Amino acid sequence: MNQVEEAFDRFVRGKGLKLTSQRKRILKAVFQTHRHFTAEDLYGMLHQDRLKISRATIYRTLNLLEEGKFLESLDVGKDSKYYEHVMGHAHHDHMICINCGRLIEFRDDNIEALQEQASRAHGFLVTSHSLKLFGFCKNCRPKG
Amino acid sequence: MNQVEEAFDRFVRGKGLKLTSQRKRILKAVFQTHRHFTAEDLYGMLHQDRLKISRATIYRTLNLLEEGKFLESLDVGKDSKYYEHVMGHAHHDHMICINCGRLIEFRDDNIEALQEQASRAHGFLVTSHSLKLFGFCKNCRPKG
DNA sequence: ATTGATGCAAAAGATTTGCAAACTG
DNA sequence: CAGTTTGCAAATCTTTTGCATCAAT
Repeated sequence: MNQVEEAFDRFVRGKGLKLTSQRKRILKAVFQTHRHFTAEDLYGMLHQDRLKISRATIYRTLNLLEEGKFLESLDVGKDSKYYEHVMGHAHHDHMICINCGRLIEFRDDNIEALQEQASRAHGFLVTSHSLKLFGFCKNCRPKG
Repeated sequence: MNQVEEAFDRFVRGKGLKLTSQRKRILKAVFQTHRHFTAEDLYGMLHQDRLKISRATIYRTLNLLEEGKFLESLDVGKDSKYYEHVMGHAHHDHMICINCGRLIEFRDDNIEALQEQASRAHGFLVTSHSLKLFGFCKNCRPKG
């Protein structure tokens, strides 16, 4: 059992919940993928592996994983939420190509520091943040 | 007719569309409010003024207003979208209190500049962005 | 007169929920 | 065995859409 699985085990038990086979399978699938995915994507991935898990369980588990900070959700302007696993990964922000949908991850410590500073000026205590840059990626930008 | 109404008139006609009474009323309501609102809020506001406009028309007009950059939509993590009018207002970002839901607007030119810089480094051309800081506002933050 | 817009109700898409049956600790 | 969780289907919520009628140019 790896680090993430151990942490999940502790998290689940700590809440007085049970570690079911569905939860284990969902956790594994989520951390196996290195892409951003929707609940429906996950449903598809699991069923491709011949694992029949209901959408209800997927949604419930996704919420659980988000609550435990194993996952983070990301709104890219489309109808449904995108998820990405965060455990063991450094925080980052996103550039989102409005033409092809490509997601680019980036990180800038100076921006992070300035956010903190702006918050303090308003007496605000930041617990998390989301920065999204919308535009055209290298491949889609107008040439010239 | 004020500036915004004129601009809307030009925008609508420019697209070969018609300036209906519903569109005028919605525009007025949207710019009268200085709060963030959902489609449903707007529906309620209009009906309080005894103006019966269908939800379908509200949604259609909200999309039109967003397309014309009269409005901007904001996802605060809840189910439905929040809107705010932008015409004649400077760009700003938001702090969102996860306890009371309060929205605080702020602006930091240094952050904006760093975003541009980060984008260039990735060959990305930014057309718009969204920065949200989640946390506790002055009234809700744990004292100590 | 034309062409676009409205309102209604139905449809759609994502997510949640009630409940009986199945599983975990 | 008690208490959770699952799967199903039905329900919910927000937003979109088809269509007949109505209004703007």
